[in-house]
Amino acid sequence: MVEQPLEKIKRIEEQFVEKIADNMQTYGVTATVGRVLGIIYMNRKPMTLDNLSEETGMSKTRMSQVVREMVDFNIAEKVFEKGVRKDLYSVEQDYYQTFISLFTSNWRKAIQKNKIFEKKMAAELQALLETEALDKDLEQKIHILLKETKEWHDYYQWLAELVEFFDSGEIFNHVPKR
Amino acid sequence: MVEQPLEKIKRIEEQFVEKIADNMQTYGVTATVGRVLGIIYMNRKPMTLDNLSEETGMSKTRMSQVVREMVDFNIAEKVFEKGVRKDLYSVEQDYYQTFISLFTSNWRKAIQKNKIFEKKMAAELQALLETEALDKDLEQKIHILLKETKEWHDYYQWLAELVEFFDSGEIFNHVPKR
DNA sequence: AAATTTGTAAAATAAAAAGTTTATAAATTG
DNA sequence: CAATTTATAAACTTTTTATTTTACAAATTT
Repeated sequence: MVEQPLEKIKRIEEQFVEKIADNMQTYGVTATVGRVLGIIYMNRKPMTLDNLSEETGMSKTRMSQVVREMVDFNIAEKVFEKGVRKDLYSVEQDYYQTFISLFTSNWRKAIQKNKIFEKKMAAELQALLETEALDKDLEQKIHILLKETKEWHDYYQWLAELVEFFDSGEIFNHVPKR
Repeated sequence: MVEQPLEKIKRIEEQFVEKIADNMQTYGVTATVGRVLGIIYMNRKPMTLDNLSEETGMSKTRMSQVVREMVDFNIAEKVFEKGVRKDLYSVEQDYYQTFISLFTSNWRKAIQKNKIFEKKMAAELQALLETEALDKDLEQKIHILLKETKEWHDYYQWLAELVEFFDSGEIFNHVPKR
């Protein structure tokens, strides 16, 4: 029995979706997030949790979790359509913007956590330097760690600027869209 | 019992290492890779698998696996020291370079896989278009997917250029090191 | 207001990833 | 060249993460 063209097209679409899912690890999210992204993308129209559950063969609860994650990452949004009671979700259609959303979400999270850490370390080291009677060797060690903290801070500052460089679209002035 | 300064310094160093480990997920590698990176970094001198096993409390086999991964990612290298029989590993000391190495390794891998995929899809679609007797609607669908493949290709082309932009250091001309 | 639908916590289970143990080959030493 | 050390594959175990099931509250319909 020869495969019908329509079947074949469907299979090709599925392969696209699977490839997106497969790549998603690199973007910092799970394959399932990628799969759902791909499914809604290929569908060209917003979808409900039930639709997604149907398409993926996963539970509706899981779809709820995945979709929430996607909204957090700014790659999906809830849309309203009059007469439709269920929640509808659409996804970012632009590849470049999807890259940027995931890149910036991930790094912003990391940068945020580091700000807190940085401050704590600098304070602990400063306190240690001031309160105790230290021999030269120990004092030296503390100064090295303080310098390390400074370098760390500068690097995370750079990362923050890098995130801005992407988020603002400035990157496209230097690596132009194709 | 009051904590001795030396103990405290050691504890602070450990906190640095733990923070590196913690962040590493964002860089696309496991926490253990981050931990080992941090330990060698803080040590300022190359270390052996036995050293690392000792420091992490993990098996030597695991250290072997981790170190290999790090070498693959270009963030560690085997170094020779005369008179030392065991393998010695040193790590990249520059934060910026470490970022770039991990960023480029991860994306290059993804880009590579996509090149193969892309070609396959384009060929399948082209074949489908040529061999079968298709109605207008189906033909339309295929053309849409071919366009999709083209956009996909362009986007991955852009990613490849982005990787180059980082790897060449060009990025620092626009987001300067701090 | 009773019955149904919808979305999502919380707890339980399944699947995947990380890590260890055992075994072995290659290199080194006495 | 036998004995020891080193690194790592292969098989197994543990831990973590992903997913499902159960349960329930809020919204909607009848």
